[in-house]
Amino acid sequence: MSKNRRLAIRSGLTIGDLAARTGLAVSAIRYYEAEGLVHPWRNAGGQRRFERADIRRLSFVMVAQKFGFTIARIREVMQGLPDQRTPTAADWRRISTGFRADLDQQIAALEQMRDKLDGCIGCGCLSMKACTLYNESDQAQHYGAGPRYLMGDPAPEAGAD
Amino acid sequence: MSKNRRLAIRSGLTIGDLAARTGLAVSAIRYYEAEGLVHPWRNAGGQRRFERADIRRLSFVMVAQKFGFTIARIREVMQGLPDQRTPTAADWRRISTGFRADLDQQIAALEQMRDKLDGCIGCGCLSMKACTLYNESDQAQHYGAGPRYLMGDPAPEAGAD
DNA sequence: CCTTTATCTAAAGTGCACTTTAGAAACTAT
DNA sequence: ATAGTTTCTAAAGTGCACTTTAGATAAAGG
Repeated sequence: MSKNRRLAIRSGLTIGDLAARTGLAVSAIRYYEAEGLVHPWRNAGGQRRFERADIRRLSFVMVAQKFGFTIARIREVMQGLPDQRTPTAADWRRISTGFRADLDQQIAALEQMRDKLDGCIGCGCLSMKACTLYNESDQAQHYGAGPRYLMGDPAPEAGAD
Repeated sequence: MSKNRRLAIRSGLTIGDLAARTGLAVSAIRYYEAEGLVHPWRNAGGQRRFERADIRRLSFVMVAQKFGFTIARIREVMQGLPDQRTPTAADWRRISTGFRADLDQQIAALEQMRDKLDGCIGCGCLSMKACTLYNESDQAQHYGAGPRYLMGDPAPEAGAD
C-alpha cells in the first residue's frame, strides 16, 4: 500500500503512484514504456521508478489520444522534447503547438467532408458517381491494414464538385 | 471473369460485381453481410446475389466509415431504411441528415477541445490540475475496451476554463 | 467438355491499444 | 518475522474491422 509514503521523496515515483496520479492503469503505463513514451529507471529490486515529469508526459499522451492521435504519432511528437533535462513549460508549449496544427487540419478536413455531404444530401444520391465523397475516397482506400477510422485521411481536394 | 455479362440483367449482381463497383474487397462485403449491413439472397448454387440498391448501401457504409462511425453505429442508422422496398432518395436523405447531425456534433466537440488546448498552450501547463483537458477526461476514461480514438467522446462542457 | 476464374465456408491472422493471467520476487506495515 | 500489498515478466486475450488461407464447389469461356 503506497498510501502515506511522505510524498515519496525517496527515489522517484512507483508505477502505482503514477497510475494514481494520471488515472491510467498500471498495465497501460507499462505498455507506454514498451512503446517508448516514458523511460523509467529501475531500483535495486528491479522495480520501475519514475520522475515527476513523467506525470506530465503521460498526461500529454492521454490528451493526444483523446484527439485521435496514434501512439506512433505521439511518440514522434514527443521526440521534440529534450532527452536529458526535464522539459520546461516552453518545451511543452512548442510540441503542443505542432500538435494543434494537426488538429486544425483534422477539423478542416472534417468540415470539408461535411460540406460535401450537404451536397449529397441535397441531391439524395449519396452513392453515385456524381458524389465527390466516393470518387475521391475510392482511390484513397486502404490506409494500412486495420481500422482506418482515424479522420486524418487525405484531406479531400476542394474542387471537383 | 465477369467482364461482359450484358449488365447482369439475369439475376442480380455477384459479389465480384459489387466489389468492382464499390471498390471494396470481396472479403469486406462478406464481412458487412455478417454484420448485417447488406442482405443478399442466394442463387441455386449457393452464391450471393445482390440488388443494385446494395451498391448504394455499401457506398453509404464507406462514407460513414470515412467520417469515423463504427459498424455498430452505421447499422443502427441504416435500420432507418425500409426493409422491404428499395430505399428512395428521400430515404437516404432522411438517414443522411441524422448522420450529419452527428458529424456536426463531432466537429463542435473537436473545436471546443482545440480551444481548450489553446488555453493550455498559453499557460504551458498541459498536464496540471488547472487544465480542463485532464480534469474532464480523467473521469471519462475507458469507453469500451479497445482503442478509443473515435472522436465522439463526451463533448466536454464549455465552462470551467 | 474442360480449363480457368469466381465463389463458398470456416478458421486463423493482422494491427492498434491495451487488459488479463500466472507465478515469482520485492516491498511495506505490523 | 510475517502477512499483505505491489510489482515484475512473459504470454495470451480483447475488440474492431477486416484480410488471408485452405480446400471445396460453381459458373463462364473457349
